[in-house]
Amino acid sequence: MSLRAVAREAGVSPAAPYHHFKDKNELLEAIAEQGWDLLGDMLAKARIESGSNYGPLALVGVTYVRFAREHPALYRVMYDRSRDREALPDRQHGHNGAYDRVRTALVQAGLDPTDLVGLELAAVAAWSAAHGLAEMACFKQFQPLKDQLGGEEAFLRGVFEHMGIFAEGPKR
Amino acid sequence: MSLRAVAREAGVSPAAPYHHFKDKNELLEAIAEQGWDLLGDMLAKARIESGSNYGPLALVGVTYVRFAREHPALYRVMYDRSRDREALPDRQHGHNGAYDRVRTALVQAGLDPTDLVGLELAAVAAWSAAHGLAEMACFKQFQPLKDQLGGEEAFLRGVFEHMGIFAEGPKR
DNA sequence: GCGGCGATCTTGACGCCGTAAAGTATCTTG
DNA sequence: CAAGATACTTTACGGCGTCAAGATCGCCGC
Repeated sequence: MSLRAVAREAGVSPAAPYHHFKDKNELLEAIAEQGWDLLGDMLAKARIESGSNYGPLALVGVTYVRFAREHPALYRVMYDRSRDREALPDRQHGHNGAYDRVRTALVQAGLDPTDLVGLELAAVAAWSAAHGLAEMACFKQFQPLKDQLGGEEAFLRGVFEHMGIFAEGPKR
Repeated sequence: MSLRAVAREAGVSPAAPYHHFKDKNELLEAIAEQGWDLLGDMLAKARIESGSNYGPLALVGVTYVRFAREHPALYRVMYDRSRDREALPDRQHGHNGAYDRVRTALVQAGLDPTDLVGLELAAVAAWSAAHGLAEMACFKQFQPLKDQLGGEEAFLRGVFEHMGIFAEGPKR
C-alpha cells in the first residue's frame, strides 16, 4: 500500500495527505486505532451474546480470530503498529482497551481475581493463542481439516479446546 | 531492508544481486529457508536435551519462542514468507519440516497417534501458541511481570503452563 | 463590503527504491 | 589460445515517501 496510491484513489495530489497526517505511519496509526476500537466493540458484543454454546473465553477467542480473518489487511496494520511501538493498545493511548477486556473475561471465566500474576499470565496466554491462531488460520494446508470438521468456526473451536484456559469452566 | 543497501554493504553494485537471485523476494525466501533449518535443528537439539525441567512440549515451545526472540528479524522474514505463500514450511519445499517435528513431539507427549484430527488440532494449537507468544513476548508492558518472575524464561514457562497442551503429561 | 487568514490543495523537486538491458572483465575448459 | 560461462558494472525507468513553495477558497472581524 502506497500513500500515493491512496491519494490517487481519493482523487487528490500525492502531497495532499500531508495536510492531514504527519507522514504515512501516522495514517496507519489512525487506521489501526479505529481497528482496535472496532474489535473492542465486537468483543463486547460477543460477550453479551445469548444462546452461545461456547465457554466465555472461547467466545472472545473465536470472535477475535474471526475479526482478524474477516479484515486481514486491517488486522495486519493493527498488529504491526503494536509491534512497532512494542505495546498492546490500552486505554491510556485512547482506544478502548482490548487487553483489559481479556482480563475481565478471564475473571468471569472463573480465575482468581486476587492472583494478579496468574491473571496476567493467563491474559498473555489467551492473547497469544488468539493472535497465533489468527495468523495460522489463513494457511491453506488446514483447508482439508476445516472441511472435515464442517467449517472454519468448528476448526477454531477445536483448536481452542486444546488450550487449557479456553476450556469450559475455571482453570483445571 | 533494501536490496540496494545489501549490495552496498557487500561492496557491489545495486544490480549485482540479480545474478544470484531472481528478485528481492527470492533472496528473502532463501534467508527464510535457512532460518527454518536452523530452528529445526534447535528444536531437535532441545528434544534430546538432558536435565530439562520442562514437559516435552513446553520444551519445544520455549525453544521456539527463544529462537524468535534471539533472531527477531530473521523470524519475521521466516514467518512473513509463510504468510505470503499461505503455508507453513514442510519437507516438500526442501527444509526439514518443523511442522512435522511438532506432531512428533505431541505423540511423544502422550497424544493418541491414531486420532489424526485430534493430533492435527493439537499441532495447530501448539504452533499458534508458540508463534503468538513469540510475537507477544517482545511487548514492553510485560517487563515488570518478567522481572517479578525472575526472567523471561520463567515468564514463557508460566504462560505455557496456562495452555492445556503444554502442561506436563498427556492431555487432560 | 472587504481585507486578511487559515485550511486545503497543487506543483515541482529530491533522493531512495526495485528492476531491466546492455556492456565488460575475469575465470574455466576444450 | 579461443570460447564461453560467470560475476560484475553502468545506465536508465518508473514508483515511492517527503518537503518547500505557491495557489485557491471560505469565513471572520472591521
